[in-house]
Amino acid sequence: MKIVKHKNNRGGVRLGAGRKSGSGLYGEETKVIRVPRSSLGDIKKYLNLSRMNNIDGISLAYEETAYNPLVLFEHKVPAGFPSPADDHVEKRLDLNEYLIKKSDATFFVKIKGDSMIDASINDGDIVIIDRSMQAKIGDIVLASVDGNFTIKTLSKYKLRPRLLPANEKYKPIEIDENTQFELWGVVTGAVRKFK
Amino acid sequence: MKIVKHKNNRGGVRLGAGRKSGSGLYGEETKVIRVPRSSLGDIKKYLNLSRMNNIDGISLAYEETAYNPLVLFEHKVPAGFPSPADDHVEKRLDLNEYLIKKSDATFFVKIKGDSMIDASINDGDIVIIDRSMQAKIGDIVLASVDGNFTIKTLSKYKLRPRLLPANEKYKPIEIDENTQFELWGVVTGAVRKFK
DNA sequence: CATTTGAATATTGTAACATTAATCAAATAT
DNA sequence: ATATTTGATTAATGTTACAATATTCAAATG
Repeated sequence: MKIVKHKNNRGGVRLGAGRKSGSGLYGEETKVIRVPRSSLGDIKKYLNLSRMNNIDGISLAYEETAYNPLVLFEHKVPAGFPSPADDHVEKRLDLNEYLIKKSDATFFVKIKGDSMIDASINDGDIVIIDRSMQAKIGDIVLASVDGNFTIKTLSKYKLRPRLLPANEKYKPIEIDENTQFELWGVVTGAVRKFK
Repeated sequence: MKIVKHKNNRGGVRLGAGRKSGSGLYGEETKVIRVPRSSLGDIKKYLNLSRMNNIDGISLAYEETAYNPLVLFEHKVPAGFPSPADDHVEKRLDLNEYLIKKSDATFFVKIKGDSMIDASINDGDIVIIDRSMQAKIGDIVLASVDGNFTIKTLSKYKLRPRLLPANEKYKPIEIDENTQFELWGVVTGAVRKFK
C-alpha cells in the first residue's frame, strides 16, 4: 500500500473561475414546483422534447404578404354591451391595417423558443417585420448574425451594434468586424392565436 | 385593560382528527421538481386542465390546448432567406384571415391592466373575441361578473363555473347563484403593436 | 342540538442543503 | 514549450426541510 501525501500547494484564488451562468440543462433560470405524481411522466417528457428542440429563436419565415384589406366589421358590438362609447371596446378594426404600414415591405416570422419571453413574445407567436423602416436604437429587430437569424433589441456599444435579448438570462451579442451581421427589419408587432 | 384567561381545557387527543389524505388539489401524492422558467406557464396550464378533468370527467385533448409543446418545424431558418417555393413556408398571410374565423361574430377589446400578464396578454394589447364559439373548459373567455367585464380562463369547480386569472396574485372567481354571470365570448387571439 | 374552540394532520409553495458539474489558472509532468 | 493534473470556485440540480395554510375531529360551550 502506498500512501500519497498531497502537498496542497496548487490552486489558490482563481478569479472568474466556476461554472458559467446559463450553462445548465435548460440554459435559463429554473424554478421548483410541486406537481401530482401522475403528471410527472408527461411533464418530464414535455421538458425533454422542448429542450431538444430549443435551438434558435426562429424557425419559420415568410415572404411578401398579399395585402388585401377587408372591412370586417360594420357594427358588431354585442347587444347590451355596456358603455359602447367606452374607449376599450373597438367596433371596427382591420388587423392588417392596424398592424401593417407598408405591405410590400412587410413579412412575418414565426417565433420558436423563449429568448424574447420577457418582451411577451412567446413560442408560436408570429411577429410582423417591416423591412423598409430605419432601425433605431431600442427597436426590436430581426437580424442575422454569423448565419443565424435572431430577434433582439438593437443597441449600441462603443460605436458598434449590439443585440440585447429580452430575456436577461441570455447574453448580449456583440458585433465586430469579424461577425457577419445583417439587419433584416424592424419588428413592428406580434400576433398570437389561442384557438 | 382586561386580562382574559383561557382555560385551555377543550380539545385534547382527537383520534382520527386532521386533514384526510388525498384531500388536496390533485387528490393524490405530489412531488417537487425543478423546471425551466419558460415552461412554467405551459405546465401550470396543463395541470389546471388535468385537474379540472378529474373533477368533472370532461376529457380534453391535451394536444390541442396547453399540452402542445411540439408546434415544431422541420428545419431552422435556411441560409438564404425563405423562398416562396419552400413547401414549409406559408406564401400568404392575411392577418384577418389568420386570426378571425367568423367575422360577424367577432369583436375586439383593448386590455387594461395586468391580470392576464402570465398568459402574455399585456396592457395595451388587443384581444380578439368570438361570440359564436362554444366556450370550453380551459378557454380564455370574456365574461361579465356582477357587472364588471373580465378576461379569464374558464374552469369548473363542483359543477359551477369558475374563472381563473392567469396572474397568480389574483384569486379565482367563483360563480354561484347570487353572482351575475354572463359569457360574452371566447378569446381566440391577441395582437400587439410595437411601433 | 348547534356553535365554538383547540388539537391534529395533510397540503403546498418556497427555502435550504448537499451533491454534481463546469470552469479557471497555478503547479506539475512530459 | 506544451500538455496534464489539481484544487479552488461557482452554478445547476434534485431532494429534504420547513412554515404557513387548509381541513377535519370531538370536547366544551351556549
